[in-house]
Amino acid sequence: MELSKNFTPAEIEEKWYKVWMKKKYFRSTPDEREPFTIVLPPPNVTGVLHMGHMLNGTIQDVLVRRARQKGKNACWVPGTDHASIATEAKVVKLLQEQGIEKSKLTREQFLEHAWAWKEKYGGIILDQLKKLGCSCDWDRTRFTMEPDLSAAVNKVFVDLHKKGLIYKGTKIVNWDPVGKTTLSDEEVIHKEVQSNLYYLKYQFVDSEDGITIATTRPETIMADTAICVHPEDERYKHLIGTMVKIPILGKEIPIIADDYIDISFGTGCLKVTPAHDINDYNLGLKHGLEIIDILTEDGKINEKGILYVGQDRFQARKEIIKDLEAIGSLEKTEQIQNAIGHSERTNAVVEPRLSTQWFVDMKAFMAKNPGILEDVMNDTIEFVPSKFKNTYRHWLENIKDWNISRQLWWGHQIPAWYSPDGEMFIEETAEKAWQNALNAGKKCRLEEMRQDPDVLDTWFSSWLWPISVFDGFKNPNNPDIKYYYPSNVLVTAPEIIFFWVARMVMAGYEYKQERPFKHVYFNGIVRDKQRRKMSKSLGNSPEPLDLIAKYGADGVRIGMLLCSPAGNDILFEESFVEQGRNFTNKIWNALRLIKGWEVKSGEDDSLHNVFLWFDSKLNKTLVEIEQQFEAFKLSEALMTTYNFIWNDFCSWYLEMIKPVYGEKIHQNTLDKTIQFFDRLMRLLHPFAPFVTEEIYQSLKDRNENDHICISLAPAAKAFDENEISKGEHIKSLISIIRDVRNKANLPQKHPVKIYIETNNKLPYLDYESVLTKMAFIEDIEFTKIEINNAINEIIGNDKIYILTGVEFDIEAEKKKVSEEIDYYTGFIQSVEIKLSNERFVQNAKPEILAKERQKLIDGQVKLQNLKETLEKLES
RNA sequence: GGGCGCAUAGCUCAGCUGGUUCAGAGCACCUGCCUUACAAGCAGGGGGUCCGCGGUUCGAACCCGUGUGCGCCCA
Repeated sequence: MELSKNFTPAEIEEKWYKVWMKKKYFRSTPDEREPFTIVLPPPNVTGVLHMGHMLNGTIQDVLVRRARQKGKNACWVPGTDHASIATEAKVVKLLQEQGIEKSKLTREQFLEHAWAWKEKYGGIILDQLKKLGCSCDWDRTRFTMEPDLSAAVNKVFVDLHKKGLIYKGTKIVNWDPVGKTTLSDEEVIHKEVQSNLYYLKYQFVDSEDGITIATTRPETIMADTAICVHPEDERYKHLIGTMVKIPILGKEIPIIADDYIDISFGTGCLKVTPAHDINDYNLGLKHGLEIIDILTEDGKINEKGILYVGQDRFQARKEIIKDLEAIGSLEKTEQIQNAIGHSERTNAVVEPRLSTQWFVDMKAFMAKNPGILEDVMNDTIEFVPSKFKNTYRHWLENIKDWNISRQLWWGHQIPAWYSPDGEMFIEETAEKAWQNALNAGKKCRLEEMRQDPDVLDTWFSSWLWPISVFDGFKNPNNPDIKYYYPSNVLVTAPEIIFFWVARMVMAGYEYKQERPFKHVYFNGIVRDKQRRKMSKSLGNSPEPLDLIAKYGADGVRIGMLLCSPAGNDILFEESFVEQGRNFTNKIWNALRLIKGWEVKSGEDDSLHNVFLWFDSKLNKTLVEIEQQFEAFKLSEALMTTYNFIWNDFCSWYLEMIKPVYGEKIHQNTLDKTIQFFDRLMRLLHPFAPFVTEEIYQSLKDRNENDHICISLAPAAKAFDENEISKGEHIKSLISIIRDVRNKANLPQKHPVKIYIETNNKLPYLDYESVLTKMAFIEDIEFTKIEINNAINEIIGNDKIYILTGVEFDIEAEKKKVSEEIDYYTGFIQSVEIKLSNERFVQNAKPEILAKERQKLIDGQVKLQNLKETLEKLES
């Protein structure tokens, strides 16, 4: 078989993914094994794969594949969420491009377009996850708006309403004038921006004088219903209760007092606009002020504004400033930094707006389910890394009611129906609501019942996801939910902690009386070198599928994971995935080496110790990696694996056993090597599924149902620490000899002679043939005396004399030895100081003390040796 | 304004409850090599006041206080 010089991932990735799918290796159904469950945080149905999804998907796949290889019944449930605002905005835009206005369509017509859009584009992101190698159980793919999941939403809404946890109320909410809908607090992104602070003079009713207020929103003065000052503010105390005129408009409003006012901000006078600011609204309520809403749903001045009617709020701001300046009301303009809320989905500046909406009473919800907070704090639900516990707690302790209604069509329409006379009936279906209406004495037909036009927040369905994907609402005792719930780990970005993590926990406790997952792994955010989040709109992100095409899915996975510890952002650059690609190529070439050997029967006794060393070190490393997995230190587990394969296996083991050119390899050596390689591939498989499968299949003939993705992870067997040290000792010697040549500018194969002064000849005898082969040593001898004109090296307690055969630079050698003497002299001194300190001897733990004493003895022996060497050199 | 977190090599990060010749890894960098597995590579090497200051301790990268600089969340 001829293998290409470089690994070419494209064709083998497609090939193996097809095989895995055909064999249904990712399919999971309940059985007697221990389950390992992950539900994919459902990506937005409008989404296409971005770098964040790649990292998130890689982590989940590593965990799932590892669990599968640990013999667990691994189940990764994929799906998408319907993303109310984002999808609706996309569909509206698409329709506009086709010359269709949403307002001209009925709800049903619009939804037809939306579903058509979803059918066409909604699965893209899931297909992209397949390219990354994700081993989801695709037969379980769910969508938040499919019938069963919609029924779950209705059931929960009705249930919470009956429990008194959902109510309808009128409040100031976050309004998105572009999406023309409300938003929850979590959907509002506060951004620091430069704003103008305008100082406006409001004239007193009965004099030419006036009072100056500072505002960033002059266009709302028509909605002012008071001016407010601090009751203790000496500047204005005497004015409380008097009237002023709104500039231009001329309407009279009172000056009121409240200690809410910050005396130091602006002029200490606040214009109060209860309809357009949450704080003003509260002031208005307290002081019984009129509420005048002068904005339309799309952010224009309405007829209640009287002036600038029909103008957009920002246009009106420009206009009114001109006019205020013209009449001398604008005293000055200052630049300030302030935080302005933007819609997460449309990026529109959010408008505080008084409106009637549906809310979840979060305080009551929390009071009912204290485990939501407690079980995270006591690690029943374990956060990785744990630092996010504080953020979680802070949010829950200051939680506000959750606005769940949206003025949109795409989504779950609120299951509230009104009889013709306006009475409300909340039921899971129209029929039930109608029945209730009839029972209540209403005389109407089913068609006359009118459903609430609003839909629910998308998160009102995705919080149910860990339960609903297993049909835990439809059929609470079905085998799936009993087997798979709670899931093992949720992998998500920290920015989703409130949307998803907290709310899934809430639903879990309310509806299953149990945590929805045991661990939450927070993956970092993928940023560019300037720390900006990578996004399509910024144009600072590589196209994920192009990266996969160029570097291979395995290369991308390795590259991203290597530098991404849990919770840390990753400052992405392409060289990361290049490193991953290089690694896959390295393994590929190890395969080429092995496949290229000609074999002869029998064993090579001289390699016996090499096998012992490698086997022991591998087993030791497996223990280490297992611990790293246990602690969710995935990037460290990968790094350990990477180093072991590249250094210990490729650079050392393979070089040790490699036959000299032209010679054949013993069957026994090849068999051992294939066994090791096989174990290593199974170890690496969760990180790099494709290349490991390819190599696994190439190493030996396998039957058609033997694939690495369902193989067991290599188990750590007992290992001999002594064999490891022997091997490591020999490695040090080889490196030292190479270095000697390097420093002397000698060719790498320049032969040398060595003399060894040691109390333990065993390692050298065991590895004699390896030593001669790898370090090109002509002759190895043991000695009890100092060797003249040799380069001196120390490894452990042994002295090595190296003869290169070229002229010996005695001065250089003297200098080197003197430097070492200096170092050890200082070292011994520091240990002596420590040991002569009575308090140290009294306080230190016995094992520490013993170690220090050993350090002293070892150091003294070395120093003595070095001194003898120097004397010899000088004589 | 309130809260949380971070600061270790040029970069990204390890460093468990203070204690080995403990300051470490990967990448980057430097030197020498196209040596029949791999130049997507091989061999070797240099590099750090562990952010500043003060304290606790026999002993501090690690604990405490404080200053500075960053980042995140919330209002």
